[in-house]
Amino acid sequence: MSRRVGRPSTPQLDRASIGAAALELVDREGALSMPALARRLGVQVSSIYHHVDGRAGVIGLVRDLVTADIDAACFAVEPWDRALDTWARTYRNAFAAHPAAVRLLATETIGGRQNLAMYAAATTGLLRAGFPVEQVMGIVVGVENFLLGAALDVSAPEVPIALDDDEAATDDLRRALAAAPSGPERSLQAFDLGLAALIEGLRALLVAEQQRQ
Amino acid sequence: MSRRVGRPSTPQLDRASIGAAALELVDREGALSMPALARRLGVQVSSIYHHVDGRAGVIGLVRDLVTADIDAACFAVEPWDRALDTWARTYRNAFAAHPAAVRLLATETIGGRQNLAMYAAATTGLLRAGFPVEQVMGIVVGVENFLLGAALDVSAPEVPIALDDDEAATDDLRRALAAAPSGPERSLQAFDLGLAALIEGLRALLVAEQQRQ
DNA sequence: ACCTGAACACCGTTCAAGT
DNA sequence: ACCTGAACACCGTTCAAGT
Repeated sequence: MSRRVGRPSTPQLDRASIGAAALELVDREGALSMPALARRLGVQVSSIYHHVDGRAGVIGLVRDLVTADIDAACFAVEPWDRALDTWARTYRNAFAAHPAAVRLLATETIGGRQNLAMYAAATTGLLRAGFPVEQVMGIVVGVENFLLGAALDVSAPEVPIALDDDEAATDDLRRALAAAPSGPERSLQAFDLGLAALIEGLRALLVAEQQRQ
Repeated sequence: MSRRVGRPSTPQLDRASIGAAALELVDREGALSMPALARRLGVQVSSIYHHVDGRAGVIGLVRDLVTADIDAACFAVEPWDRALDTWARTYRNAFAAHPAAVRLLATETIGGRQNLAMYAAATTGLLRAGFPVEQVMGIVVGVENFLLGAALDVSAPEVPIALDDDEAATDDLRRALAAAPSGPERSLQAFDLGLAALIEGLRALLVAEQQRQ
């Protein structure tokens, strides 16, 4: 029974298994740490550094896994407003499937160049629809701002309807809270309403733009 | 020169100075740690725990400071769409003034009961405008989702226009990036476009609702 | 190339001791 | 009540040593 040391004959680690283990860890524990990840992989912490650029690299792998199911290709085959809707819903679903991962990714998800393919697809779709070139990026990022906020909202704590002793709770707020859906429906309603309003507003913007010409 | 130990005759710390020092620290260093905060306050780390419930408590103080300038009272004096606009802009400005703090607060800002007064004001305004009770909370949260995403976007890295060697960068994307504003204007454009679309979409929703009656 | 184990500098929190 | 200083269990990263 000699201690295993030195390079193994067959590699024990690769980026795919590190990413998968990290996502499982985040889903299960709600947090990511290198020691916990190494434990789950049956390996020393320092081994991970041979395959990935530290914790940030691991988070990158998690991001790729979580965002893999986002459908932006729809912009090539659907009219822009329907494409925006399916893009948005797959975006939300992707993050809603991994609520804890959202917090890990939120602060570095938007605007990174990792989603170039997504931006490219959306850009093409909106340009073809007739939106002005100088506004297309703004529209895409503006919508994504909403999507990221909605993704964070999925795992937000529910506001209790009973706000008995709180001064700030007006009757109007109490009524609105009582009438609002609860559970998973709460964040879904906010998402649906916001998305519908955004698309409707963009439709109006497009009409106004086309009449100017 | 005896070592200062034991309770001081006059307290050296209070919640207000802790919060102010924490926000300064975040603004200057981009991160918050208890040791750095203690150093800045000229005090031992453990002293902070006598006034605040740990790191989470410090973050709460930072949140209160950052969000203090958000104007939700406008809902009481302006028509709903103008109120939504000023609420949104003061919201964005509040976070834009402390870009690093956004990352610290993003994962626990929305839906918390700390902003009850804000929710109350918005709720009253939207109810009076004629939005249906069961949708008012959803609308407020939906808009706030966008606002938080936009706040995160303020400090997002700029996508470089030069994407020479990248396969995913289509010509359409290159054109859109080249035509889009850069610098601080980039995130502001995304905010303006998204907010205008949201408000316009909600206007349409309200009209449809009023015609149903 | 790839894994180990030790080392380093950090972190948040607790708590007895002091006034 | 309020501050100290030490202690604890954690964390991310580096690096020489081994095959």
